[in-house]
Amino acid sequence: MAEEHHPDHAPLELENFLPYRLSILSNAVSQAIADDYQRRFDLSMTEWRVMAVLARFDGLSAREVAERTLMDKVAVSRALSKLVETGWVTRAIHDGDKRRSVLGLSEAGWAIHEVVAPMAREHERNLMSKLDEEERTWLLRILDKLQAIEPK
Amino acid sequence: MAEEHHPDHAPLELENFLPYRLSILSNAVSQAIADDYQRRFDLSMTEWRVMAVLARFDGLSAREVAERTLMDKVAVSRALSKLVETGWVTRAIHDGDKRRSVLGLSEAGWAIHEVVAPMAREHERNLMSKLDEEERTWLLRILDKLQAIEPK
DNA sequence: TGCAAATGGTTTCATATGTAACTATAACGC
DNA sequence: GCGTTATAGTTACATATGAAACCATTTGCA
Repeated sequence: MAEEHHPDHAPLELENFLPYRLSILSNAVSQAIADDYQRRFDLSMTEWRVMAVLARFDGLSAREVAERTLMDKVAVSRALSKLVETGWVTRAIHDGDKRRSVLGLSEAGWAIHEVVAPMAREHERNLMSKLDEEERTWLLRILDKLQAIEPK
Repeated sequence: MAEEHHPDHAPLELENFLPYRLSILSNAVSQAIADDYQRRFDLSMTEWRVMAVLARFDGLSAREVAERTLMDKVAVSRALSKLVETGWVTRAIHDGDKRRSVLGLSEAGWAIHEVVAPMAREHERNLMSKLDEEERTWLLRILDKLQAIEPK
């Protein structure tokens, strides 16, 4: 019954259309951060996400990285081949299963992480600072609810 | 002073990192809708956005479409050339300025719009229905605040 | 065992996207 | 008027992305 003033056949107002708004906001935020580490380390967003996951979970396989980042395995494979080549990620073969790789950050990889993680957090803090405490709380709660559904 | 339990150098928890969460949510939502009209009309997201804007504002130029959709002019140009070819958008030349095009939906374009706009709204409603009234209000308010800043 | 099916990962190919260069026209300054 | 600069839009190129085919290995099971 909501939205009587928006008959279904009327032209869509993009700027009030929630999915569109989310998309614009999300792209602006992520891109701002990515531009930052891209410029400084020539690191793509997918590559950074792989590194972030490996910083938390050492020894994952590529498939597990894909699961945790919600990226597809091809993207992960490509990111890894670049990260291994630049020497930020180490890759060994699982003993007991020669298909599986065993991944981790190298020393150099950790050094990058030490710079990028705070930078990312700073962007996040900056974004959150536009909201007051009450809004922040609601936002997190709302995200929880929406995300509980969507990732079917 | 927030987030003391997240020292800056600690590994980033992607699943609690706001930009990442926004990105995942936004992609899931937009993709679900796009899959829908893509399958039925072989319409890409950029193409649909162009059509949605032309449904509201008849006679825009390509540049104006780009402004309103926040897409870059190349993307718009490509979308338009396909839409004009399929006959869903009409393109004339502005009299008085031969560089400028004058765009609008064709009959067939309107027919597509009549199907896709309600479908999009239905997805949006469905998403919003996961929230209660209070949460919906906060969400819109929060988006307003965040968007007032980001699109620098 | 041994062979079909499943799994981890990479490669290939087709498509999408962004940046820069380009074309045509219009606006501006003298 | 006329050369310079700006603007609308397209094209070209380089890179990113996704789907499907592929290879190697492992698992399931007769």
